[in-house]
Amino acid sequence: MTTRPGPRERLLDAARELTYSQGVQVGVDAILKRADVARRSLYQHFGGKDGLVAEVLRSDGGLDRYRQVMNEAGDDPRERVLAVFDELDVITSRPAFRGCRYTAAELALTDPAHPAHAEVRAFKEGLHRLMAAELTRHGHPDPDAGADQLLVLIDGVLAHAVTRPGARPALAARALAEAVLAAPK
Amino acid sequence: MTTRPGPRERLLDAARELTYSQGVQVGVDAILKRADVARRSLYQHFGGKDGLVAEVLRSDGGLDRYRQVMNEAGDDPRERVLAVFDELDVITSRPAFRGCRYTAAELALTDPAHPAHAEVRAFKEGLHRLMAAELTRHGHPDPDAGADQLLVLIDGVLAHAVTRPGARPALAARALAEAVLAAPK
DNA sequence: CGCATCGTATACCGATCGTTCTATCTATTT
DNA sequence: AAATAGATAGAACGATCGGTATACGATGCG
Repeated sequence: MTTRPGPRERLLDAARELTYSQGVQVGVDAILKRADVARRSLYQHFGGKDGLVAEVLRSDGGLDRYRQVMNEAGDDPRERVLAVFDELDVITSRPAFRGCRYTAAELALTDPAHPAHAEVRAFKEGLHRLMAAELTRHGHPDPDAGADQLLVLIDGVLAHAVTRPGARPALAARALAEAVLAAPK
Repeated sequence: MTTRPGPRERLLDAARELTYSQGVQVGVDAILKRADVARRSLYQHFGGKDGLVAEVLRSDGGLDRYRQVMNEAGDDPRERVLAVFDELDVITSRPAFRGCRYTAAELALTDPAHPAHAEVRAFKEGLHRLMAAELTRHGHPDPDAGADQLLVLIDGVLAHAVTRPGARPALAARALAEAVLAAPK
């Protein structure tokens, strides 16, 4: 018999689900109800809603998922990068898809002092490093600029898929990713 | 001496500014105060906040701005398309830049029944037609797919610029737009 | 045992949300 | 001049917001 996770984990899980499906503007009451946790525990563990939201982003493990997709694609940097876009096509085709959690948070949170902004930035920079590393191994002449292009493609797919579900933007982006990979060595 | 615009125009202007700088979650009170308009006028003209937000998107004239940028670039489809990305570099470099108004609205409004969603979709499809028309004139083998790629690039630039201001994503995307235009004829 | 810690449950706070209402004023129209 | 429509000002509505306070139960450790 498995023991129930503690309030902290339950809060993180509930907040992760609800802030994605309902946006970061979900009420704390909804999160508390979903987590089946006392109101006080939220403020005890995270100091408030802002802290909880930031921790959701920090502990989301988005970078690990990118790493895993690439690792399953083998060793060739080219295949590893293209695998990301194949996976994006799967993700954006799911009915529950609601866009990139980080971009959505960045746009929804007006206050520049919100702790979530730092997590968004950290994620995007980590992703940039991830892609630049692949391009370096691939022999790309300017891995930094190439990674910028890949990030634009990724963000574009995730943003565009929200508004035009039938467009399969990941497939369109995949062809452009091949252009990035085809840069003269 | 110029006469002051009516309450309807003042409401639209105020809502346009505030929903962009503060997000669609701005309070009605803030909009009313900025527009210097009676509370009742809002519900008289737009039926409620949802109607006002939807009308802001509908009357925003975003497509006209794209058209204008392309017209100023001359007749050559290639120059016209690339001019869009040059303009995006300018827009995303402005301090007041806060992302794409339509994408932000789409992500922030959870309720699928919100009237704003239809306006977002109409805008994106209009933009798609705009780009496909240029590619057709340019002799692109698959204008529809090419337009998909351009839209991914545009959405990617607008989304990415919010999180990594120094990255100049429009320049990265411009190079990829050239790849779209270089498709075999 | 005795005590502290953690979690729960619930009541409550002031503030703000979108919306409806009444009342008054002004401009145009008949 | 009278009537009508549109706009203004402001109170008030119930609901919900994030956050705090109080009281009680369970658990762990000395």
